[in-house]
Amino acid sequence: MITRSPKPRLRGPQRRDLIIGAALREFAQRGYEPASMGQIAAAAGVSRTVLYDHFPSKHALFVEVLSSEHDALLDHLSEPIASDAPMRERIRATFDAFFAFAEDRPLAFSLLFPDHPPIDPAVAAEYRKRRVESNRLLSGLLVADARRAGIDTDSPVGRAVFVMHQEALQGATRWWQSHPGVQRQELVEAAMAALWTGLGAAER
Amino acid sequence: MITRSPKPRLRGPQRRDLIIGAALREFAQRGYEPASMGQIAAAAGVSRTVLYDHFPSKHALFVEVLSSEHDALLDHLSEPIASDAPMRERIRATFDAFFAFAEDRPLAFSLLFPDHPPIDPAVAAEYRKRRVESNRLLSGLLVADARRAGIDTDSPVGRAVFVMHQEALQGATRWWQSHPGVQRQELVEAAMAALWTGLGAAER
DNA sequence: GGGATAACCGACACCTATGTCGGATAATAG
DNA sequence: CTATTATCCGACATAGGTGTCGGTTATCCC
Repeated sequence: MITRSPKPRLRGPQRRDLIIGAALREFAQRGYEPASMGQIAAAAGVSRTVLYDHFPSKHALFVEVLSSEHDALLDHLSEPIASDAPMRERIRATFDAFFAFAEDRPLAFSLLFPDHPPIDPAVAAEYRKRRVESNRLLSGLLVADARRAGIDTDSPVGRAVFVMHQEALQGATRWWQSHPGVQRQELVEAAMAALWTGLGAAER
Repeated sequence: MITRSPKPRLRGPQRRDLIIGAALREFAQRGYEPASMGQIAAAAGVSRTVLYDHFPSKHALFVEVLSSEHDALLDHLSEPIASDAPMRERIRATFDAFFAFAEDRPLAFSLLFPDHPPIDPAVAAEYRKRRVESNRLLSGLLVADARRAGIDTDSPVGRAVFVMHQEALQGATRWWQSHPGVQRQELVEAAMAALWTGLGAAER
């Protein structure tokens, strides 16, 4: 009787891709420190030491995954920002694109904007490095619009406003991920109400 | 020769207070998991096992600290919210009170709104329990104002707006803690620009 | 002054990580 | 069919963490 229990061996690249996929799942759902190499290995259907045949360390594996997903985000956001639609629609389209990215690739979003940011300083530095890159992209969009809204982007006030916009969007998306019934359209509406219209509209 | 190197023994309550103070520092600056009982003990000038003479576990010590600081936050915020000033000034005063709390008690703020939220499920539950409590308080303030601003607080859109406001304020305060040169007044101005005026003011 | 009590601590047991090393074995090439 | 190579893994070393236990000793009360 020929039992098929011994699983076939994969070639290097295929196994590598499996590991990267499993690592994305684990890192995204648990965070850098809580995700263990053992869990990733198990999810990839392989023993723990095999990971070290493909990546020299947990850090290196994480950077591989992070880079790839971060590039995907920049690709996704560059279109609506480059548009020359009127300001209101351009802002709305950017909000929508951000939420759409989280909807299409929830794991990528959870990895890039984690519930539990990494504590390891070297890994935190990887995040910072890429965050300033994407911030430069977003600033390109917002600098002219902010000026029209009477905000000096170089002043502390302007920077604080920028931070608030980012945190609001990221936080709302994290909230969305635990409230799956909500439509993306509703999120966009909420973002416009909170950040475009403003509370002061009640008085006007 | 009488060497004073042997340190005097403290009575229970004094040592307990020292431990709580050290625990606040460590938990606030590092987060629950990264802060170790060893570091807390060293900061309290005592051996690690002494902590277990006063608290049955790391979890219990943390809950003690968290409860105390959370109560302080509620005390601090209840005044401006209860005010009957016009809406704009009441909102501004609440923003200011939140930032003032972070300015007066930075450790308390870092503990309550941590850079690295706890991963341990039991500790995360402690946060959730208290977060819903303070959310009820804030909702009391906002429900009438939100209605005037045309937001239904029971709808998904209304809840998302609420989340965005919270995340914006918390995120801005975390940013502020790493940019100490900024005045509180500027933070308040930024919060009003971002959440009261809104980006749409450029068109009006 | 002389217990009794409370404060304090060193050593231990246990757990879960990461990363290394040498060997076993399936897959492939000749 | 055989030899080589690439894939895979068990066992180990190391390093941190929490929590326990028993003993030591300063301090207080009578």
